[in-house]
Parts: sequence; C-alpha cells; structure tokens
Amino acid sequence: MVTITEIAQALGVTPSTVSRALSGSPRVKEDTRRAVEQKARELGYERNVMASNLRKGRSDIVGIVVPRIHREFFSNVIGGAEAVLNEAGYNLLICQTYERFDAEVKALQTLRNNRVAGVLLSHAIEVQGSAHVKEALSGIPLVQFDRVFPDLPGTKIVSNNFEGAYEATTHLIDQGFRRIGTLAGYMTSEAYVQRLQGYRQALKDHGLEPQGRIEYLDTIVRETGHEAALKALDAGCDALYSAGDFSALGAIDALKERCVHRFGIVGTANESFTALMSPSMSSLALNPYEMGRQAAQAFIAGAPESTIVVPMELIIRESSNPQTIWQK
Amino acid sequence: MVTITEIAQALGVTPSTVSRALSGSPRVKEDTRRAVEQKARELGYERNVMASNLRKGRSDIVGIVVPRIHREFFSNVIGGAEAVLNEAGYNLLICQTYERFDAEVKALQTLRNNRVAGVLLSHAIEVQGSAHVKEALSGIPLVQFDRVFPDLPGTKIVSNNFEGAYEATTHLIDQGFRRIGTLAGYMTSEAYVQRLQGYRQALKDHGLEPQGRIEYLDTIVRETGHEAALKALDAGCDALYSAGDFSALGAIDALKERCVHRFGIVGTANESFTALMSPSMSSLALNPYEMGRQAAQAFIAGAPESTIVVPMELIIRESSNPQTIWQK
DNA sequence: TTGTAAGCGTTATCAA
DNA sequence: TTGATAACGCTTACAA
Repeated sequence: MVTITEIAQALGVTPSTVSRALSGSPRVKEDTRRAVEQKARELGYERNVMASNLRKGRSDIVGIVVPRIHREFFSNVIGGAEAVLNEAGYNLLICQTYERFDAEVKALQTLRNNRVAGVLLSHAIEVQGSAHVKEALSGIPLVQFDRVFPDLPGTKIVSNNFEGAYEATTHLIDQGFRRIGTLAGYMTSEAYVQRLQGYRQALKDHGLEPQGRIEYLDTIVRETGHEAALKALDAGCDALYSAGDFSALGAIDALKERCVHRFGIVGTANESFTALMSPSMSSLALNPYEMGRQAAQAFIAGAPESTIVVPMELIIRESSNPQTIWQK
Repeated sequence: MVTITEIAQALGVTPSTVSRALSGSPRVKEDTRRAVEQKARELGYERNVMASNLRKGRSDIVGIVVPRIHREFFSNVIGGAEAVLNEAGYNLLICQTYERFDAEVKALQTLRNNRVAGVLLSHAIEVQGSAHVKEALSGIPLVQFDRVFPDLPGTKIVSNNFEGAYEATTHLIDQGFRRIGTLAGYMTSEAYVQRLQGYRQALKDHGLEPQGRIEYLDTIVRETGHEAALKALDAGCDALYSAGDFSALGAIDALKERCVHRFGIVGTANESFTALMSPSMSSLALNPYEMGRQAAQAFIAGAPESTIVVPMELIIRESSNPQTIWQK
C-alpha cells in the first residue's frame, strides 16, 4: 500500500507538502501539485481513509437507520439520500432495526462507535421514547424522517400527514361513501396520529362524524388489517381509509371473502403492489425519494432546528370506486 | 471523548494494560480487568474504532454491492448476511449500483479506500467482464453471489438455475402446455444462461423442441416482457417460462390485453407481488436469505475457492393453470 | 502480569 | 510556498 511518505521521498519533498497537494490546499505551488498528482497516479496511491479519519476526528460515513430496507418507502428514501450524499463525498452505512427497540439502540451505538459524520433516522415502531437517542448520539448531527420525535434536536423531514389523510377521506366522501372507518396504525408515531386527525377532521367538516367506534388502532400489517376490516363490515362501514398499504391489503382480503358490494378503500404509501393488484388500490403516496434528498441536504447544510414538510399525493385507482366488484 | 489513557491514569496503570484488559487478552490479572471494565463503564468509554482500525490495518466493515436494495431478492440477501455478520462483530456497508457499470466500479473503489474487511458482490447487469474487480479488490476477500464471474477468486454462492428452470418448464409441460417460449434475461449473466439451458433441456427431454425462435433475450423488466410476450403470442406460444418476475408481469399485461385463454406463465424470484396479483403468478423461488447467510459465512470462514449451490423452489399458483382466465 | 516504546498514515500548527 | 514536528487513539513486540 503506497503512502504519502513514499510519494514525498520519490519527489524529494515532505509528506506535509504531498498531503496539502492531494487535499487541494491553496498553499502549494501549481508545479508541485502537478508533480505530486502525477507521481501518486504513477504509484497507484490511495488515501488511507482510516488514518485520515483518525487525524480529522470524523469519518465520511453517514449512518441511516430504518426499520427495513425492503419496504419501498425506505429503500427509496435511501436512494434519495444516497444520491445527495455520494455527490458530497459521503458514504451511507445502512442499519435495519426490523422495528425492534434493541436493534435501534444497537444500531445507534454502532454508528457512534464508528464516529459517523451524521445519522439519518426513522424510528422502529417498538420505540416509545427518545432517551436512547439522546444518549447514543450526543454531539452527532441527527436528521429524523417520517417517524420523528419532536423533542429530539435537528431537522425533521415529515409528510403532510394531516392534509393527506384529510384529502384521502374527502375523496371517499366524494365517491358517495358515508360510513367511513379507519385502520389507524400505532399512536406512538406522530405520523399515524396526524393521519387519524386528518381523517376525523374530514368527517367532521362533512357532517359525517360516526356513531360508534370505527377507528381500528394498531393495525399496520396484513393480518391485523384483515381482522379490523371484518369488524368494520360488521359495524356497517361502507369504506375505510387505511394509514398503511399492508393493512389495506388485509382489508381487501376481507372484502373479497365476503363478496362485498359498494365498498371503498384508500391505503397509504403507494407501495408498488397497490398498482399491480386487481382491483388496484387507491393510495396516498408519500414522496420518499424527495424525503431522502431533503434529509441528506439538511445534514450537509448543518441541520438547523427545523421541520421540512414533503407533500403527499393521492393516487386514485379502482379500490375507491363504488362500482368496483369485490370478489376473488 | 474518553480514551484508554484517561482510564489508565484514573487507575494508575498504563494504556497498554487497559487496552489488553478491554480486548480480552489473557495476559491481564483478573482483578485488573474488573477494575478497568468498571472504570470504563463509569467514564462512559467507547473504543475509537478509527484508531483501532488504523493500528490493526483493517476495518470491521464488510461491503455488500448489489444492483438495487428494493428488489426483494437483494434486500433478503442483505438480511441474511447481516444476521451472520453482526453476530461476528462486523458491520455491513451497502452499496447500490443501479445496474450501472461505473457505479459498480465506484462502489468497489470506495470499499477499497475504506479498507473494508471483505466484499460481498452481485454484479450489475451492465458489467461484462471482471477486470475492474481484480483491479479494485486485489488482496481483499471477495464472495460473489447470484450474478458471479467464474474467473474471479473466492467463494461463489449461486442457485441451481439449471435444475430450477428445468423444473419450472417441466411443470408447464405437465399442465398440458405444448409450445413454451421463454423470456430469457441477459446472456452476460451465468444465472440467466443456465436458466435458458435448463428450459431447453426440459423441452428436449419431453420431445418438445420448438420450431422457430421463441426465446426472447434481454427481457428483464416489465416493458420488455410485455413486448416479448406479444411476439410470443403471435408466434403461437401457449406458455412462457420467464427468467424474471418483472418480465413475467409484463407478459401478463399482454395476456390480459388480448384476453387470452389457456396460457401458462411461470416467473422467477417469487417477488411478493406474485402472490398478490390476480391471477396470482407461479414463480421459481430463490432462497435469498440463505444465500446471504452462506455468503457471510464463507467470508468469515476465509472464503476458500468454492461454489455453494442454494436450491430453488417452484411455487405453483394460478398463472400456470390452464383454467385460469386472463382478463383485465 | 505489567510497563515501555514505537508506529499505523495522515493532517494541523507553527516556523522558516 | 515548504518543512519540521507533533498528535489523533490505539495495539503490540519486547523488556522488565
């Protein structure tokens, strides 16, 4: 492995000069710089990142902590962040928590131990408070996205969940549905809370506040969506706004089992399967690639205390059309 | 940031002793070790990984290079590798190539510059030869998986593509289909070549070698699958074995457009949308989690020159049933 | 069992 | 514009 010392010896200068030349310092004669670059290429020199990082006291790695990379939302956030960060000379170290609290703790410790330059974080569902983050990341720039804790420092990147859910619910009302329930996700997450509030507000503004409980909490996966939808059918619902696509998928399972007529569904996240299903699923699309870009930019810009809202977009497909026939 | 020197001072010993105590060396008195561990906890010490790595000449990061993380195959490989590597004290640095050659080159350079302990690699489709890998990774342990170059050193983890494609094609024959085409992927990749050979062998063994060309190369995404399927229909095919799920999806688009009867399709990879579609898609499942585990274990074991075959499994659903009705 | 000392390769500070 | 020097924090021969 070639070092700057060897380059220096070959050229009869000191390592300091070589270091300056290679890191683009202005305090180097143009001739010298060219000679150094030439020789470095010739010898196949590559900077030892570990040594450089040690000396500089920081690494060029940015950690991103997500529940699971195979969720399209998160892989697209990663794509957006990666595009911006690579451009700026950073590398992305991806950690998955699989929605578990201890995995999130471990991931943050690992990142801290590796002295990462910053952390982009979307919390695991199991996480209820932010103490572990404060402990693990003091001094390390933090940007939260999607699932954020307001009491943590740094930039937060969120969707306009309230407005989005309001629009999705209003769309169901416009389609003629009148008893609209919701599959509401976990109330430990701000995003889900806001979607629930947007849903409620839409009903209220249209004079459709429900009799009886047709809000189903803690539904986020297919199975729980299925169970909740069966209850919703029994409760006389004719539509559901679901705060997630997978729970909406479970609900559709229930509709098909019962061969229901005139029932509307809108999911949230616009996972690609929503377009592939039959009937296809209407869904409130997030904008993950843009959220990833914004998160990375906020980190690079130095993460001032702020909240950036990335708008959602309602994608209308067959599942919110009253004419749609639900059968296997 | 607390250092071993501070711990040493606090205890009246030297940094070497602290270092030994914390890294589990046997050359330390049990009392001393306890005292050191105690004090380290007390002061909130965390090893500076950058310094440690510099001194040891290697990092505890393993790089994994994949085309795209949101493909379920790859995110599951990553999950399997992660499980094994975390257990062994390594961290995973994930790089995406988006199927582009220059991104693969850049990723390998980045990993080399970071002095990663090893690299797990599945090549981008654009990559035609292995010279760039040899150049970038000389001296770094390499494990290839799925898309491998036989001429590179190190362990290769592959699927039994020939046997799998043979089984998938035979299944279509058993279902009564007689003029079976194939959407064959890119012949620059061993995996696709072997699937094509398995398909051909199955036809041959059943006396069904086709008249005319019904092998469609370079089909891997939905659009090209759609185009190829239209040609296959015009060529009188009554079934298709597709070496990928996305191209099979495009083919199904074509079947639905033409409202075809009695047409069988089997895809490859068992992406989760295959189960969600209607009609659902039969698919030749890979075993990505196991492949990731095997790749990581091969790296840890020291990657001898060998090839590990992970078996595929045919998942039979509606698309290969002659009774299935194809309509929108 | 512990201490001494050197050095991993780079960069920052100061002086020339 | 360049050089000398020290230091980042840790590990590891070797010596005691």
